[in-house]
Amino acid sequence: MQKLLHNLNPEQLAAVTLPAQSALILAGAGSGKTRVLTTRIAWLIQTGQVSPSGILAVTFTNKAAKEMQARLSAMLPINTRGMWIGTFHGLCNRLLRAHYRDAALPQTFQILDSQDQLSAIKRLLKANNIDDEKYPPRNLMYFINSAKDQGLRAHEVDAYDDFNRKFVQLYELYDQQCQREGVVDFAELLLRTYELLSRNQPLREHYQARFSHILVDEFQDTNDLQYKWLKIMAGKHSAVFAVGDDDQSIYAFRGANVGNMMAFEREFQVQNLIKLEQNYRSHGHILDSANTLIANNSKRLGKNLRTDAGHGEQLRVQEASSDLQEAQWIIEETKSLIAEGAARSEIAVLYRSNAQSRVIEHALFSAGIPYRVYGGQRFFERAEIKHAIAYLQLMDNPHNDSAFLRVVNFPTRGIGARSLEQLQDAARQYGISLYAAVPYVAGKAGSSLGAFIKLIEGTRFETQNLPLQEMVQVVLDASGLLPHYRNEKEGADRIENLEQLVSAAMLFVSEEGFGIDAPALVGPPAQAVAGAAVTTGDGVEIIDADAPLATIMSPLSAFLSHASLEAGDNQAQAGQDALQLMTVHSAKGLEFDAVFITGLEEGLFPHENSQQEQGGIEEERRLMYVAITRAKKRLYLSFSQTRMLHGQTRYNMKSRFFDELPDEALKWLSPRVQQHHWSAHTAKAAWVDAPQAGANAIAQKISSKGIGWKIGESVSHQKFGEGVIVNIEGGGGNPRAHINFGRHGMKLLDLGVAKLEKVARA
DNA sequence: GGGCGCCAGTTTTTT
DNA sequence: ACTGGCGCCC
Repeated sequence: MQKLLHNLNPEQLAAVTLPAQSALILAGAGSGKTRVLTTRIAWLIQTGQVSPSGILAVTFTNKAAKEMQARLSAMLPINTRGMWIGTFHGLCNRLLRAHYRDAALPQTFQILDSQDQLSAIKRLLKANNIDDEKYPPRNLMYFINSAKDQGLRAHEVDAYDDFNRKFVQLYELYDQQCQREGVVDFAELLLRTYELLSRNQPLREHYQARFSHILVDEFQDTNDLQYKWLKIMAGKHSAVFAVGDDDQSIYAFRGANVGNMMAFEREFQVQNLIKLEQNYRSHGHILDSANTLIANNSKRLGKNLRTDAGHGEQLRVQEASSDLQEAQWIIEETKSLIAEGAARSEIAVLYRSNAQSRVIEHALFSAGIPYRVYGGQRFFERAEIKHAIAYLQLMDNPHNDSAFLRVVNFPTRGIGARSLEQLQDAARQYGISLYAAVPYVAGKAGSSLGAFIKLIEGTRFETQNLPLQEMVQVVLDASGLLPHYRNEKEGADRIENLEQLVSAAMLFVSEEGFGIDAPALVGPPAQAVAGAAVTTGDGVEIIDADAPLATIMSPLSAFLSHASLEAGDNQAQAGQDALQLMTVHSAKGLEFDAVFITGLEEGLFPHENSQQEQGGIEEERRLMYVAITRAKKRLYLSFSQTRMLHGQTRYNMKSRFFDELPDEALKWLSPRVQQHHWSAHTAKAAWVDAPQAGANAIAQKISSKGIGWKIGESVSHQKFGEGVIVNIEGGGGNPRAHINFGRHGMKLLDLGVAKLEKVARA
């Protein structure tokens, strides 16, 4: 016990040892949040207040769940794999597998990832002759997901006009289609579980009684449905330990509702609100900057980080003349950091949007500095892997039409659009799946489709006694995938990936406790399930969805869930010591000795689209707060006068966030550049990219006449503040300039009338 | 059925 | 500037 609690600061200790009541822990960046969460679990178990089976710990990402499990294993002499620690979706999957009948799902229901969901929606629109120009599939998908994320079924959605009524109707049809096919999307996993518990009293009471302690990580990221889910899981008596940071709420765009923190405080009668404000990560100037910046937000729960680390270095600010020069500057600074002995993996380059990485990557590549970009394509999202998975899905659940369509003619086997149309007509007519409709298709189409069915069923028969990894190997060959890619010139990488799928299957069965000999298609023996049966007070027998997975599903079903729920590494391969490149969003939760925050310009960061959104600027500010608090020792901030975006040169102003940082924490590396001389790059860009060369000729003439305004120049206006001249038009007596005033927008001002001043440069 | 060419879109992302 | 998706043509 002593050992468990030693080295906790007073707030952390208080949080860990709170009585069994609901509590809200406001955990600032770098305040030891994960440590508190895991130590709390360990403490509850070690003091005998709860057994491991009485704990439910929920996270958002698999990575966080794994880390929690690993840390807990290190603290306690128990096997944590059987514990209910997981993501919302992973835990729902487990519950729905165990209670598939009560949830009205087939035992082998399959999970659609976002790609699958979109293609399912496109298929739905086609089947119903809906104009996808008028009702774009992506918009419909967003509509359906946000309804589900609020816990709303189609009939519960308010439709206030014809357009929305159509969406509601399509939502309803979409759910019917999913049900027919035996598939669920991500949001459905949660909604279905929520509905299962709200309708099934014995089940609800069973789990409510079982989980006396529920712990939630990153609570500020919960959406409305997740909050409802937690409420129903908790019931009246469970203690919910919610850990979060309202200042790091950066996912409103995908439905996260920070308001859940306030609602939680109220609805769970939180007596214990503990703030973890001691920061163990960043030096003083970095922390001061973060605090000063975030103080500009209203509607905060209120929190101020402090450190014992001393001021440390100032933040180094660089104004670049172009995005290319910004990249070059990053190279120079990186080189000197490395020369000072910094590890490349301890240096991160952050940007607001992915498009910004290209220029930086290019520069790093030329300079021969190894780097790693986060956010690439993930293993289970690769086309060849999705194809292989589709064959496996058909063997487990032939009514998955998405899987059917993906591979029915891949590799090509003479089944064209014509045949598929016939098949789809038949399926529609009888209200059955494509697979089931094959016997209704006559002629040549019917026979080639029949051959496909034979392929699936033959492979299923052939592999029925084989363990998963061997089944996968057989499927790769029998499906023709491996032969296909062997014949392809650029197929080598794909073959390598497919072979990795076999290893992934092998690893999966051994890690999840299936045993490497267990037949892939065979579910748990009846006794094993019966062994987990629980009888409630009402005498209702309930099969408890207890871990491990092997007790509730077959290796194949489990592996297919795993493929959907855990798409694999989102980051480039680890290994070599490399510079870390990522968006600010993906940097959340990480820390580095040195951090570059790049592209700090109005329109980019804060992003222009956030201007229109309710609370958008505050979210951008929280994003900036997240970015700043990633740095331990050194922080670089940069912005550029010009930037290539969507094939056009943009002239941005420096970000308003600079005005929100404490002067004493900033060290300006570049005296702001005198713009009276055009740098070669700027001049060239302006000439080449201007809509009409004439405008520039005029601008040139005007300036040569002594009026002196030039494109790219910074000016100041009494009302609009600082701006950048983006273009000049109309020579003669009436020259006018397009000026980007950042947050005040683009203005067209008459240069003869407007009172503009040149911005004095240091 | 595959390949080429045009057009639209282009903030952030996990499950 | 680039990409991905779709449609048309061979």
